[in-house]
Amino acid sequence: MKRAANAGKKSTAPANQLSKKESKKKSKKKSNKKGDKQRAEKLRKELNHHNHQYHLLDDPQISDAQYDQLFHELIELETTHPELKTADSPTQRVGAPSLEGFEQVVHSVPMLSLGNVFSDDEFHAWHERVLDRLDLDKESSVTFAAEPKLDGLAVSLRYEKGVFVQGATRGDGTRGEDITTNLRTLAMLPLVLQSEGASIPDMLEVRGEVFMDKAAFARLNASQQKNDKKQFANPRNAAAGSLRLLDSSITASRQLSVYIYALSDLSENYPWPDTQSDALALLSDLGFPVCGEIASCEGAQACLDYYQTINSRREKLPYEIDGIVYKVDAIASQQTLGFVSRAPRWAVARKFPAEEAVTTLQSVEFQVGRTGALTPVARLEPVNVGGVTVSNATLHNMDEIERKDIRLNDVVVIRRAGDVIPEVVRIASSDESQAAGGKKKSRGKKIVLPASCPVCESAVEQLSDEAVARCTGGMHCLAQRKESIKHFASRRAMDIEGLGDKLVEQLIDAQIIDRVEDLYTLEMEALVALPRMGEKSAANVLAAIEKSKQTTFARFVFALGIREVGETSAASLADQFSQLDALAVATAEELEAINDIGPVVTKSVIDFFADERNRQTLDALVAAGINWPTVAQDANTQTQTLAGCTYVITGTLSGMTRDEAKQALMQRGAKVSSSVSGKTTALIAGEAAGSKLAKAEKLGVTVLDDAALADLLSDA
DNA sequence: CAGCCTCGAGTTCT
DNA sequence: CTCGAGGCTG
Repeated sequence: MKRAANAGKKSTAPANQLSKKESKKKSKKKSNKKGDKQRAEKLRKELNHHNHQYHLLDDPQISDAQYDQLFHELIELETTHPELKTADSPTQRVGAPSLEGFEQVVHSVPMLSLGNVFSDDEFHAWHERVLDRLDLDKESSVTFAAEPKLDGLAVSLRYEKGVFVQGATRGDGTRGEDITTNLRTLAMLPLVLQSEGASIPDMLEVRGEVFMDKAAFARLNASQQKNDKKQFANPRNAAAGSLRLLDSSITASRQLSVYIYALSDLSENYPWPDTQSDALALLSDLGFPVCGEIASCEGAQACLDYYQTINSRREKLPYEIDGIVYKVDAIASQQTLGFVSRAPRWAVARKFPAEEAVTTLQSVEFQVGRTGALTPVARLEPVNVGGVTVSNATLHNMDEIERKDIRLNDVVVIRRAGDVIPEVVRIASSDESQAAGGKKKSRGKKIVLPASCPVCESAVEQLSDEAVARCTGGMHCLAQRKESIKHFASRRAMDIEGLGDKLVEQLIDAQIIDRVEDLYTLEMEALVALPRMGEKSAANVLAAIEKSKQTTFARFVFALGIREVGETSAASLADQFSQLDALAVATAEELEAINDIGPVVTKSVIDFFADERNRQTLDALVAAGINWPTVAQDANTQTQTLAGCTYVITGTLSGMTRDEAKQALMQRGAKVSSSVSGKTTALIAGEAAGSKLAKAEKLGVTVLDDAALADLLSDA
């Protein structure tokens, strides 16, 4: 058989090298019988060959039992003669457990993320930008390599002289974790490369997606349930969990799959393929598993057609996918296009619409926020949407409920907006409702806005021109008091570490505190009396409260929770007045003169300081010793290199948090805003940038990555 | 006065 | 992240 002969020839060289090296090391010990060594080599060759036949070509030539017999013979040989073990041995697919976590690996070529498009229009916009940058007119037809975007984990695999030597997770794109041992257990992953046509490169690195197919996922969850273990929410989580196990024999039992989708690095003397399609053909020839759905699309329309085709077959595919990836096929064009931030300009992911689910609206509760806003929240029959169980969803306000005509006990369609926050989309059609097991029956009761606050029973008022209804109880309302204290302690306000939602609720319920100023007279004994609060945690909380006394005026103003005054307005106010006394007596004219402060905000500020109870709070806080530097530290002020620039920050930056980046930019005179518009100087996009990146690209706003940000900041 | 640019406020689950 | 609404600009 041609393939067998080939396979044997190709895999012999590296296998020999390794075993020679190993036997040299152990040469002091009793020498191996030559026969054992040859037998082990032969077994390895055969097993690797049969593996390939079975998993990749789907053409087994021996029975499973025969395979097992050969496999066990090899294990036995290797156990009695450990020096015969080689890295490419099939027995290493079930590797020895590594004890202490995973080593870090720096990727020789960074693992990038992908831009997303969510509609045909967005795809066309991306396509036009590609043509534009390639200096082609709008009618030109570019070839794209299209493939389903598997919902799994990206890995990087390195082969030296045809032998798999290292596999790593994506991590932050620059460095990942070494999961070589676990990857060896994947039956589809070739440990040794073989080829009919091409020669084997000295070194190559490929990228692929490790995933768990639907059947394996179902089996795994069934067995988890049987053994009273935790179920996995979705195949991706299951795959991720399985790859990060320290005991790779468990990984082996999880039946993970892998498809290779890109060539990322190649020894210098080896010719690079001209196109992505050629690269995949080469990889497939070398023995890598490649997804069978991959297609070549000429022009934009073919791409959209491919999307529809795959989408219609999505349910029937044996694995979960969350979209389609398009890559400009010609490598030369890819190089012309280059990268924005951490994503290639020459590739994009077309995401499927957010997954929807049908469930029943059991009841509606009205939550009371810090400002008294009553928000209707839907209590739902728990349902799995895109891998998480959702049981609550916001209904925003009464207008929303009426517009969607939602009533109690309705069967509703929900989805996770932006794949995060659950929302009720609409009432399910009768078809959808029946498919979900709902019975056809008369409509339930309408949802009505309560006349009084569900917490404090004060009157609820809704101004005719506003969407939100509010409890009028003010600080008499327990809910508003709780929320205002949570706000005061929150990270962006007074930043009292350890004083979270839970603790605030406990303190108020136990009537230990009532208003924010009471935090500063808290005593150890009172704290320790709370459940699950020892002396140690209590001391930590007290220390955090003490520490919070040293703050900035802007934080303090924000922490007060004045209606309409958020972080930005608080900073403007603090800037303008710098002293509490001055702010407290500010006139309407003075306030309105400040940028972005108009009549509405002005009224809120004046009302706040006019309130007798608020003045008491302020006095108490000052008396407790809350203080801030009175003069802005001019000494620290950087040169205003970025004056007049407006930046928006999104995604996860490496090396600094978004907050730190914001501070650094503002110190240099830049404005940092929260939404991208035509006026934005540049968007600073870290990892996993979402809709803002898409908007910036649409508006033609410059996109910078965190390396460019570092340049910006160093150019002082 | 309309339309754009921002900010504020509220929300879910791991 | 998204919606609603305040504030500014043309």
